[in-house]
Amino acid sequence: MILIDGNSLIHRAFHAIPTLTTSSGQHTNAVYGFTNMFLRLLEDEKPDYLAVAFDKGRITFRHEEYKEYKANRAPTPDELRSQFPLVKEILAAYRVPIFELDNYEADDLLGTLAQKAAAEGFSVLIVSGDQDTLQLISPRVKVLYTRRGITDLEVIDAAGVKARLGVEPGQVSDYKGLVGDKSDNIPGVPGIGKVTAGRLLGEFANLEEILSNIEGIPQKGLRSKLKEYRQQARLSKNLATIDCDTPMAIEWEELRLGEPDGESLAALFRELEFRSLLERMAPDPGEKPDVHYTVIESSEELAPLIDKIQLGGEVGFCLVGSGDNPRRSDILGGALALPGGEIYYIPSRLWQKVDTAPIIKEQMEAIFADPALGKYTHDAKISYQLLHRCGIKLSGVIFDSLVASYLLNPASTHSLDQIAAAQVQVRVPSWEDLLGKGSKALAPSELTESQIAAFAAARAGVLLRLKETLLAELDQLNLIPLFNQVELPLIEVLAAMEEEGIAVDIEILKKMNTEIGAMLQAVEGEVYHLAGEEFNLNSPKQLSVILFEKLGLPVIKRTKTGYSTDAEVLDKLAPDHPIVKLILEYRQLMKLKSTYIDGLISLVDTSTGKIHTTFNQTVTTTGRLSSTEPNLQNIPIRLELGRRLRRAFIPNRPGDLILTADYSQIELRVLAHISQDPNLLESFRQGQDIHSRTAAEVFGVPLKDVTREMRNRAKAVNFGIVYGISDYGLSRDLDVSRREAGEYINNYFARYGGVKKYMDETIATAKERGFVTTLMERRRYLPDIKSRNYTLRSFAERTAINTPIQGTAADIIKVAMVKVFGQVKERDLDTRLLLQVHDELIFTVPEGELEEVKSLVRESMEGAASLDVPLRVDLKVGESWYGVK
DNA sequence: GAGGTCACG
DNA sequence: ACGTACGTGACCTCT
Repeated sequence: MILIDGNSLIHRAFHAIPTLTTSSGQHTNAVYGFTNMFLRLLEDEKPDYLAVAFDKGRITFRHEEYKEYKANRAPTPDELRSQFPLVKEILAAYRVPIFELDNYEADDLLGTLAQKAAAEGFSVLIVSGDQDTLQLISPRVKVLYTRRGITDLEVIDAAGVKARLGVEPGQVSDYKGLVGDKSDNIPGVPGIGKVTAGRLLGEFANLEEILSNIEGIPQKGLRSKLKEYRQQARLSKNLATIDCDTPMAIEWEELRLGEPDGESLAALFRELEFRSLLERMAPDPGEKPDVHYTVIESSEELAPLIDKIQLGGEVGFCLVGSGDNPRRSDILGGALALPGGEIYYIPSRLWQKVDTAPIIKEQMEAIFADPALGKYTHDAKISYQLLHRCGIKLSGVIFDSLVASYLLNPASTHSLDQIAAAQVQVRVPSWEDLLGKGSKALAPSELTESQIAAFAAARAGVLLRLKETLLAELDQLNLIPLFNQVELPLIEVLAAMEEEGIAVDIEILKKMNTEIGAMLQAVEGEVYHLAGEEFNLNSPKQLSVILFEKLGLPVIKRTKTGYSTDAEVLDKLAPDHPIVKLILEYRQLMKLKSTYIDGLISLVDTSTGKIHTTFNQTVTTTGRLSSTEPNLQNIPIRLELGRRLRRAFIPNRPGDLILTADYSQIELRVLAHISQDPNLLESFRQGQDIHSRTAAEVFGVPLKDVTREMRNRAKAVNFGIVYGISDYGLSRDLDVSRREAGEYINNYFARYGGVKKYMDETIATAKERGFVTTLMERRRYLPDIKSRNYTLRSFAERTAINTPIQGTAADIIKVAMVKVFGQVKERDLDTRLLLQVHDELIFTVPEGELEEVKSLVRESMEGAASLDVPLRVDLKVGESWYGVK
């Protein structure tokens, strides 16, 4: 039988495990530590019976005797207090009885239980980090003592007590009577420590024996101390004595360990975001249950299956492509999971026939192209593209577990195996399980058919349950409209944009490469000449040696590992040595060459002459998209040399033009809307130049007297506001003193009180609720917002301010994309949406469609949300992305 | 794989 | 005294 001192263990866990919170900010380190420890006890000790005792309240019968008992204890911090009920819920889910009783401490309950259990013949192990419990040790009772943390454990028996305290278990309370206990505020006898107490209790059986033989004690000092503190010693002993006669009814059978309540436990672990524990609950990877599926061999077998699917009205599916780019991959196999639970597998040979056998294509279309047949999958964008490649249009996608999971918590990753383990405790194979990882990873085409079938079947099989739980959670967070009306329709838009790609004039890139290559060589040579030696200019470490050691330039800033040589530092060093400017120039040229010229050239699809980026819908924490391979959202524009790259991005067809449509000041307009600041609202309603207006307000001059310099500074202030301004950040950006930056901020807030109020209120509600939201209820959790670590907390506060602004702008442009895409399709235009760059959409437009498309795009974008200020879009047209005006 | 740097909104 | 602007991705070096 294991008897656990709940309070002791929870405290241990709290101090041993570093801060751990759920995404909503609930502290969980103590619960986590306790639960792990509990599970280890079950595994290591395999008890038949188990109970946990808790203190109840702070006041016990001991306080009647001595009101200072434990008076030195600091109050339980809130972070810990809130975890007690959670531990109790977990114990309830394990169906473990909890004992607690008014006026008694956990020790007393443990003592009573242990003594009675021993009398019944149980062999008892008490788990505690409280020294007092050592007095409970007997031939049948041992203590599992937590030495340090929660993993360093020691079983203590009578010999162990003797070794540790120098007394028998039965003398522990007498020992405490003499020595006292600082942690419980038990005084004992001043001047008596471990050694003296051990000697006295070696000679005498207990405290009373000692006290009645005081005169026989040879040391005079000790004798007088014992006389003087006789009563205090008795009191101390009483306080330290565990009451093994607590009034409590015990039914041993209730302590018998049974099966836990799996569902409650899983629900709790989910709520607490204990992913590892949830996964531990799911069967071991080795014992992944075999998913049963039926292989469809022919068109004849497909026919009745289609009838069945149509009857059910919906189906989950998982396609496996031959490589990692779905736009260049063939379908190697696909599993279909019916609502009834049956799973069917359509092998590669059938997919290959889609091109040649019209009947099979029709059958596939009956499933995938029917908008009335609801389909769900994980990462639908890939499926759109895989199916498009074999000429099948995907339609009727009603759910995507990847995107759903992202909306629930944009801060985490969302592989299907992770989601399945966390949401429904089902193990499904991951891509890594299937292919291996690192350099040894296989391509899907190297696998056997049955490997692919088992993989796809298992993944398809879990989708229905995921759809149900994820939709329920989305509903709870009011995310259904965002999911159904924006994110889900956006998947198809992104799939189409990626497939369309953007045409590139590779000759322009090559020409630039030659020019920049020559400039680079020249600059490089000059740098080596000025440095007096050759070195690797791309190595900040080697560059540091040259700049700061050889040339003796002052160190402006340090990095984690050495001296910083970034552009900000080099700008400051530029007047000190001619080499610095050249290094800056080198860096600029090198960046252009490696990332934007060589990098882009290598990613041009040689068959089409286009670049096809990948838009990721589920990585950013704010709701923005991101773009990879290549990232087309960071093509240079600020410096002319880099900007020229945009000349290489040209319309997709001869006779087309590039149209760009960017939202004007969307983030500040969003801020005006959500803060309802009168000044900001007025500026936008009157169509003023927002930075000039801000300059007029901040510098207290009439609008007409705002200088260029004032406007530039105000512009920086406006950016800062959106980022969650700090005087430090602004001072660095403007290169003015912190004090001056601070004054700008104060002036700003004096004139824009609504913005200040928004910031304060946003931070306050974020602290209260643990998250912030956007216009469309997109949510971001901020677990650090209550941190006592200044840096972490400040960061969370700035995030709390920035995310609703950046995220709402992201919501709006996503709505616009869906609208524009729908309009282009409805009007059967040849215009194509090519790129999105956060507040900007880029199209290829046939000249003849230009006027129609311009107004269509403007209306869709400006009407994507109705804010309390107008949304404005600037349209530009040109022969290339560079030439738009 | 981490760290530094730099391109974009 | 602390140590910071918000959100990304790619390339290079170094370990």
